[in-house]
Amino acid sequence: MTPARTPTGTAPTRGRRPGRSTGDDREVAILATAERLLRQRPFGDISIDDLARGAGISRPTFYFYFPSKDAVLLTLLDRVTEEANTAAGDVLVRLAEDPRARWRELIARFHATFGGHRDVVLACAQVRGTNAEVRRLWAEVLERWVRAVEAAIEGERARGAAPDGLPARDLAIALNSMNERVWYATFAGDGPAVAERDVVDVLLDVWLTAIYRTTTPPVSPSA
Amino acid sequence: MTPARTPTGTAPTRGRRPGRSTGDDREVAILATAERLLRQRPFGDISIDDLARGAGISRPTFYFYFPSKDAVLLTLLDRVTEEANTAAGDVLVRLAEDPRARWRELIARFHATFGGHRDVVLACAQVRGTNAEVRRLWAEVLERWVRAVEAAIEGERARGAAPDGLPARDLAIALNSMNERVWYATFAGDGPAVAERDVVDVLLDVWLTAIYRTTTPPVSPSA
DNA sequence: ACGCCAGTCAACACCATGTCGAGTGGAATC
DNA sequence: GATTCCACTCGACATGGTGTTGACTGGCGT
Repeated sequence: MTPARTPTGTAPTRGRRPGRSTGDDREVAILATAERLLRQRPFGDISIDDLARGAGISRPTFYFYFPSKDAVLLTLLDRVTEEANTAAGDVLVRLAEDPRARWRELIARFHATFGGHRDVVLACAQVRGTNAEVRRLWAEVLERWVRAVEAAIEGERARGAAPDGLPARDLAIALNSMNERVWYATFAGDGPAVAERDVVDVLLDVWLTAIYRTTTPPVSPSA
Repeated sequence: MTPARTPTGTAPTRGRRPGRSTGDDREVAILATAERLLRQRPFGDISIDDLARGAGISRPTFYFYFPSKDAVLLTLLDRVTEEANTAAGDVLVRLAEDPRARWRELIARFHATFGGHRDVVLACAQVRGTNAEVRRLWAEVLERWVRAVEAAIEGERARGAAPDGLPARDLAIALNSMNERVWYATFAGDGPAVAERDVVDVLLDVWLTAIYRTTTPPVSPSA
């Protein structure tokens, strides 16, 4: 049903149809409007007309820049996940130096990134249920992190710092899932939630005990 | 904006306006239709007209029985959470007998209940983003379980089976959150997920290590 | 001086939700 | 056995959001 997007050979920019030109600022105006409105009310309560008017254009013109409301959110999400990936950096490759500190750094950086864009993250969590595209992108992103953590766990087991146990992938999925849900509750503030001040340490504790069976994993090889 | 519901003093039955009579079967027909359709397509793709026609009534008549589409789902959710609470039973009070077995029983029972109604659970997860009522009910239910787990953890610490550590409530929140998200992924099958066959044992492992620092907690008091 | 095309929008078609008001039929009451 | 009442029903309408169409504009290259 959806017409084939990105007709010419440009990268899938998600937003605007290919060949750019003057109206570049309109596109950023829409994105900025979306971020601003998301700070005020939930995504579902924002209409395309709101976004268009906020960017100083009419509703039909909006469709010139984005194929749908969800596409705007998707673009926003892209930015956030990219920022998160950058923030995470190569922390996991230097795990052996000081496992506890490194894991904490990883979790804290994600926390900072998501916390800094909580409105976007929350909105994505909300539409994930209804939008297959968001679901797909998020799944991709998660998969990447799961793989990184899986590899790190296997590394720690190989150097004798962590005991064998669950398949590393399953453990990585469970821990990443926990973080996602706990952050969601903390940022959204609905239902039982960990206080924002404590959330990093709470998550860290569960990660360490699940991976190492202790909250003070060994720094140097021990096996 | 929403008019005060349940005008006369009946319990908040969520569905039908008070004073029941013949049309009782229509109400169950709507609920049955909802469950049937949820097995075929996502909640968002089911219109009120679909529910009405499925139950053999017209759309306006639907509103005689339920104030909205979401209210139908809410009724379905009520049933499931009630079933889950029953299934959980008093497992946690007999923890000391055999902690590992009891915790596993708890997780396995929830798994069975949710798995048996995965369509309803999935639908709820999807509308939680957009419907405050569902969010509230789910928060309530979660809070109840969090409290139960929190108390159990404190009990295990008191009898010397579990070491001190994170505030019991924070730990309970994190673990319950993890379960919710992991089950969601497993049942929905989107994104990285633990195989359904393994999910109970994976979750159990993280619970035990987080609570006891070991997967084989002591049966009798040890302190 | 002209054609092209990125950019723009009024007007329209569509669909789902929710409401209103006019029914209808069976049980209780007179 | 007529009458009233009310649970229950639905046709028709109002509303509000989405997505599309087709015509228009203005700058830029030829």
